[in-house]
Amino acid sequence: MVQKKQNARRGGGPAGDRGPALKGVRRSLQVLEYIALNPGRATDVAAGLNVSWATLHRTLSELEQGGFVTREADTNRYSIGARMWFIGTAYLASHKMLEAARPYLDDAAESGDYTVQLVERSGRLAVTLYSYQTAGEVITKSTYGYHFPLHCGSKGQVLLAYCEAEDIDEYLAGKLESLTPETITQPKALRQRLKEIKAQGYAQTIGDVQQFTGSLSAPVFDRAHQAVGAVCFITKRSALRDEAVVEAMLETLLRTAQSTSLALGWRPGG
Amino acid sequence: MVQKKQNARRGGGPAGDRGPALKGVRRSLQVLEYIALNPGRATDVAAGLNVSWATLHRTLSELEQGGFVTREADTNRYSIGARMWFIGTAYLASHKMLEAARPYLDDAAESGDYTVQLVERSGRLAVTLYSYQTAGEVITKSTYGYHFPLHCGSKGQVLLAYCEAEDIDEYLAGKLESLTPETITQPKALRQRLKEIKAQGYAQTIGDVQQFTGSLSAPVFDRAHQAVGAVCFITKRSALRDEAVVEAMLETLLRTAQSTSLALGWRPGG
DNA sequence: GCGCGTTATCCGATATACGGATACGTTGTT
DNA sequence: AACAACGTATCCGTATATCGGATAACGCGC
Repeated sequence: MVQKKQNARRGGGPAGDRGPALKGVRRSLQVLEYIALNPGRATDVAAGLNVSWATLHRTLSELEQGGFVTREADTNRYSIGARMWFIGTAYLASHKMLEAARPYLDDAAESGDYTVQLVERSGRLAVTLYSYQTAGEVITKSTYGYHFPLHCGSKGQVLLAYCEAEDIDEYLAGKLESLTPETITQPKALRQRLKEIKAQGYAQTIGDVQQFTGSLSAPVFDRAHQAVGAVCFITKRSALRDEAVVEAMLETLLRTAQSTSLALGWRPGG
Repeated sequence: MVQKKQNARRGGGPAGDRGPALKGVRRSLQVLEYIALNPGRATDVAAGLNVSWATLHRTLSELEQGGFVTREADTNRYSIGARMWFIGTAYLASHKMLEAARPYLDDAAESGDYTVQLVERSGRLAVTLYSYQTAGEVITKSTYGYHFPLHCGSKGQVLLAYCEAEDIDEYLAGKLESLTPETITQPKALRQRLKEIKAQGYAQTIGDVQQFTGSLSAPVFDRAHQAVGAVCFITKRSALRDEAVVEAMLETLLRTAQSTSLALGWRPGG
């Protein structure tokens, strides 16, 4: 009865791949993430993930039935569903950094005419945890749902600058797309910038995410002196030409970031 | 080797249950949702979902490895992970109602000292899509990550009031928990309220979500005259005692909601 | 009307996930 | 401190749920 069971570490290879896992689960979440990044037709997803059509169809049907993805009735295009938003928001409810930062972000938002964000790293992207948009001044793409690669914008660069060296290497080895003509995409130039950023303790970029905006960002540390996030101020490009404005923003920025770090248990010094 | 394969529509029963589905996928998402609602220890999740421990362990491990849930290192408590937030936010990026509402919400936020929200229904809950918090006036629990049952608060009640009759029946048949002593939990009383709300076109509640706050909400309609969401203003309980304040809020509220409806293609009448 | 691109469903074989049992680690209690 | 009790991790045979090729329906443009 008990045949060989060839499962255990298929002989030969140095056990590169750990045997089978929860395949369906993994795939379904890959599908979700793929759709989050590029909503579209079922076949495109199948192609993008190299999954047989039949399998993908089953997966999508299941996800749709649960309300995790939505299918536009007429065009058959899929996008993320409401239930996912519901689950995702739960992330914020138990987020220590956000909780620690909120009062300071509030203060900062009041003290100037710019968008205030708290961001953190997730994979190759900088994701926005919270965004205080000063009403009346709508800066597109600076809210939830828009996430940018780490090499773009001051927020991403700050997060990247304080990563482990090997993390940086790995990141720079990947594709560095450019969002505007001003995006830095040369690994070498980026390394230089990251070094500067770490030396001065904050980052400033202009027009490398959107042509008409610029931003300042500073890192937030936890008690283990790990950079766990960043505070970011975004404003119109023109505003950053005024030295005095920049200086005022910078002061508030650094104060905000440091207050948050302190609230997280970080203490100055080695 | 090939035994009968009794799978195909096991004879006898009138096919009450449609055969097996993507079991693992469904379970893993149930687990995610469960953790979103009550983050905690693994065994509790297993108990709450009636899943064998071994299975749950595998599921959680897989989810954790992918960054979909996080495990607090020391206490072994699970909560939703960053990657879920990332996926969830993609929901907003392609949300027509939100896009339509945003400018009007901005205006509304500027015109008064209260929190402005856009909410929609998801299952038995009212979920917040966007929240403009007037800085300096922190009203706890009025942001993302906190979602309330439909029978609590003006926003939920509005959403519920405009549901199909059978949806309301189904909802009221479920458990109606009470968040404060002032929460209405009697189905009969609720039906009465819903009727009133639909008659006057908006809802007001005080202290039924949090003792010290109150809110006003109005529905948003799409081109098919379906209520697809609601605009909600939240403020301190005391502020709502002033007739003039309420009247001003109400005017802004109704204007905001209607503008959004119009932007979605809704037209008066018919 | 015809053909292409996309979506939906079938079905048998087999790899995959299930869950009881067992072993390990950690926390709280007398 | 030592025990007890609970929570967590892992093993393994078996049944079964999942895979994917093939085929059928669909819709759209020409």
